[in-house]
Amino acid sequence: MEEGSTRTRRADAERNRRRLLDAATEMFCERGLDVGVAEIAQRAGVGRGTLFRNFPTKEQLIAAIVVDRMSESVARGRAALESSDPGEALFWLLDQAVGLALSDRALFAAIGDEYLANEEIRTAHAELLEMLEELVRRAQAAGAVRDDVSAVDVLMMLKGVSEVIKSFQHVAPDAAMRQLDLVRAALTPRPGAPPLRGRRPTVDDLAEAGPVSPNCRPA
Amino acid sequence: MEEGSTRTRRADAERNRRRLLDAATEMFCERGLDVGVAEIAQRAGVGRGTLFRNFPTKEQLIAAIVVDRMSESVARGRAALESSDPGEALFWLLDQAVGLALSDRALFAAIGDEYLANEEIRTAHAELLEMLEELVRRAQAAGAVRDDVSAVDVLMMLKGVSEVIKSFQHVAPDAAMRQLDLVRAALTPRPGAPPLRGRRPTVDDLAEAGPVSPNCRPA
DNA sequence: ACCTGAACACCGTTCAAGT
DNA sequence: ACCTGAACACCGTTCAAGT
Repeated sequence: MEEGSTRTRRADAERNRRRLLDAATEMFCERGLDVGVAEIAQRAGVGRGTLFRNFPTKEQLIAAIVVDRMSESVARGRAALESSDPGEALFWLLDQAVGLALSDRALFAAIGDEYLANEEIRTAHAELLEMLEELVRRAQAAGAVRDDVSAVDVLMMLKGVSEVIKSFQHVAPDAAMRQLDLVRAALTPRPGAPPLRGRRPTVDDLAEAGPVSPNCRPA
Repeated sequence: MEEGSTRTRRADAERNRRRLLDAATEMFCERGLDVGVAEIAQRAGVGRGTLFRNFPTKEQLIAAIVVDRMSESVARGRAALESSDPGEALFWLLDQAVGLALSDRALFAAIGDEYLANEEIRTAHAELLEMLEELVRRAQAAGAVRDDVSAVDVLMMLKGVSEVIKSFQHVAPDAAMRQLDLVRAALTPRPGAPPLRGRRPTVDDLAEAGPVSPNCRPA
């Protein structure tokens, strides 16, 4: 019965973990990222210590939620890969992603900045990029997207729009739609347009992420 | 001599204020926004209490610095208004602004989100928008920018790029240049292109800012 | 094994006491 | 008038004691 008892134990622990994730997701959404861990633990019906047993740090609790959300996006994107119109598929995904950012504002606030240093988030990020790369490649083959952009360029535009609509909540979602239209205009091939400057950023460029250090303007 | 003595007092206080701002700017740049107020006060050579006499809150200290930076941008933009090529003037300003965001990352992190609720920042923001509006109008009159975008649309794109390069530090500044090229492509008029959806966001739409509340996805 | 909550460390903010 | 630093409140994190 040793295995059985272990499984029972695990079930308890697993249930606590889920409860914590659910409580945290809900409270972060309702009141932003600075709700206290004490309150989260209380809402989940466990002690503070249990929270820190599952997520050694508040940041890692947030990361776990963000990873969940990103996985959903990747799944949606993989589905879009089946589409017969790759251009529309790409722009549809961008719409979806921005919609997600609109509805989970607090969480997306966390993705930026230092959180990229987080191991789990980086893994999820890599998966997302891989999918996006394929989607962009097909859209380019179909002539719906200019050839000189890379998936990283597209991801940056997407993230830019996602971030900015957080700060312009009062004009969104109308403005978000317009920003997406502008992204589309930027990505649409145009004969005779000047090519993008610089080197196409690749996935590998991102791999060497590491924590971002603040910096100063030169004196 | 009462006035004289008051002025002497004020000079002391003013000097302390400047020292605090300088110390804070430097330390935020070097080590990010979470340096402690105690350390800032120490570096400025004053007591903690003096810091809070000048800036009732750490947030307001940050806001004061941000306002300084925004004023610089506005000044630059006003200068650009004199240019004989309004289109180039606009794109030049966007380049400058993104460069600023690149070199003062920590500070721009603060501009977003809740900080828009800050009174001083909103005033500076309004000035910036007024200037940008004039710049966009002239660029449109010169045929360098599509007619269906508003200054708010442009500001949002600018802010989007500024935000996103913070998170992609390792591919910047090359990627930043490319993002600016894409913004330019999006703004350049193109015959036969579909117009932007929705209503053109105006300055007044932003006026009713207020603190942003976090929100949830519908169940 | 896993859980709990008292205790700790840290940091923004206040305020009584100085000059 | 302005400054100072001890004291307070708050919150993330740890850990000895329970089951």
